[in-house]
Amino acid sequence: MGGRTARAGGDTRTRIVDATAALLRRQGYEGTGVKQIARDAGATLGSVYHFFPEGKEQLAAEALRRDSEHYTELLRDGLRSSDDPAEAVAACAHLLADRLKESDWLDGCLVAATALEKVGRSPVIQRTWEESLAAWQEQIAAKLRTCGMPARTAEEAACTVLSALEGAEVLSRISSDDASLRTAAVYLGRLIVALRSDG
Amino acid sequence: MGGRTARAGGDTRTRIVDATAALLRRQGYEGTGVKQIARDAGATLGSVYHFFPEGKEQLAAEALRRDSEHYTELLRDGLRSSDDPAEAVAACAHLLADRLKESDWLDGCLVAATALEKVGRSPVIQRTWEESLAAWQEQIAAKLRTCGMPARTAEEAACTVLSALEGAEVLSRISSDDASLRTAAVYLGRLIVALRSDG
DNA sequence: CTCTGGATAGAGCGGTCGTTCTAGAACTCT
DNA sequence: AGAGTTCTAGAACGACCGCTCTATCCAGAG
Repeated sequence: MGGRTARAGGDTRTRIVDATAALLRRQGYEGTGVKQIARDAGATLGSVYHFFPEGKEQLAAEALRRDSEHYTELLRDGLRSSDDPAEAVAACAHLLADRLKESDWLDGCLVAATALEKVGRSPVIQRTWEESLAAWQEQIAAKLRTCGMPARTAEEAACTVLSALEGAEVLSRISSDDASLRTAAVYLGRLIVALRSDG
Repeated sequence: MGGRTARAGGDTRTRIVDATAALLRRQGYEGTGVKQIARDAGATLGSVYHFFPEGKEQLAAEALRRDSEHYTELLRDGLRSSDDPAEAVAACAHLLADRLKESDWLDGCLVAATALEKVGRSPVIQRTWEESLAAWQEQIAAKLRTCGMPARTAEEAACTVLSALEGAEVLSRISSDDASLRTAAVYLGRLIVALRSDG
């Protein structure tokens, strides 16, 4: 058998992390088995534990970091799409809706998918969640500050925007309907407009 | 009829549903075992499958229905606390924050906790999610209409409020900090005020 | 009393879980 | 060429999974 000459899709380690991320997104932490990860990645159990000696938690933590970058890029693209922060935030919601719809409501945010079953029982993973959320919130807050919103207000509004985006994604997945995310786009936009006009 | 020996806490069937709800909230669907449910409920596996012959999914569906009622009551209490819809919605967020904090960030919304791992793979449970969300949204929308908000706007704003509450709860659980929910209280209030003033 | 049927009790089924372990293949360095 | 390292390969382990099954218990009906 072929040995280590990296199969299609990059080196083994990368394929394992990618497969982990994809599976965790769709079926959560407890619902995903290490053997299934190996199978999907086209690797063997031996390889998995060779690259990730700390096991499933390390695997999940790395997948979370990788996925976090994807969302950071999505937010960056959405936020850049308009000079108006209200429109920019709405664009982010629409990008999330597009992505979710394309995957038949399967691929949601990895943070949300893993958080609710592992919260409080894995310090390693906990840190990756917090880092991801902090980065995303700061991205949004920075955009809000560009229209002169006070730093404190921008930070808090960004927190609420993030909450609404995460929640709307959950609602959209449950009902197999992008309405929640599209609606959030509109009303978060209105919220930002309102905050701008009365400081 | 009726399990006659009924230990402390009501009849066996009720205890099983309660234990299921409590465990699902804390560790999700896949992370919760039927034997653990039986143990926590002070029942035996035989009793569990006697009352819930369709197994774990039926168990989860019933727990979801029970939990949904609790949230409906919480929303009702919050919404009744003020004539001003903006203040009423904020009160709901604070009630959620209080409840979450009391349980050391463990007891969140059962819908969110189970949705992300079972979405698209259990029609029975899917229906309970949708019914819960629809009921909660309508509760909030009804309150918004009391200040003359158009029905369509009220419905959409209620959807966004619900998204933000669910999302803020997730964020609060992750960071073991009620700031997200308290912030959502303030900014959802501002959103409603803004919607009222420009229709 | 016996009979009945809901409820309780838990051993046991086949299967999967995360993980460990040994063996060997492929490549580098000397 | 030989030694050493890295990576692949998958059998095997004990624990636990959801679920089935038989046996027993017990209140009320006759």
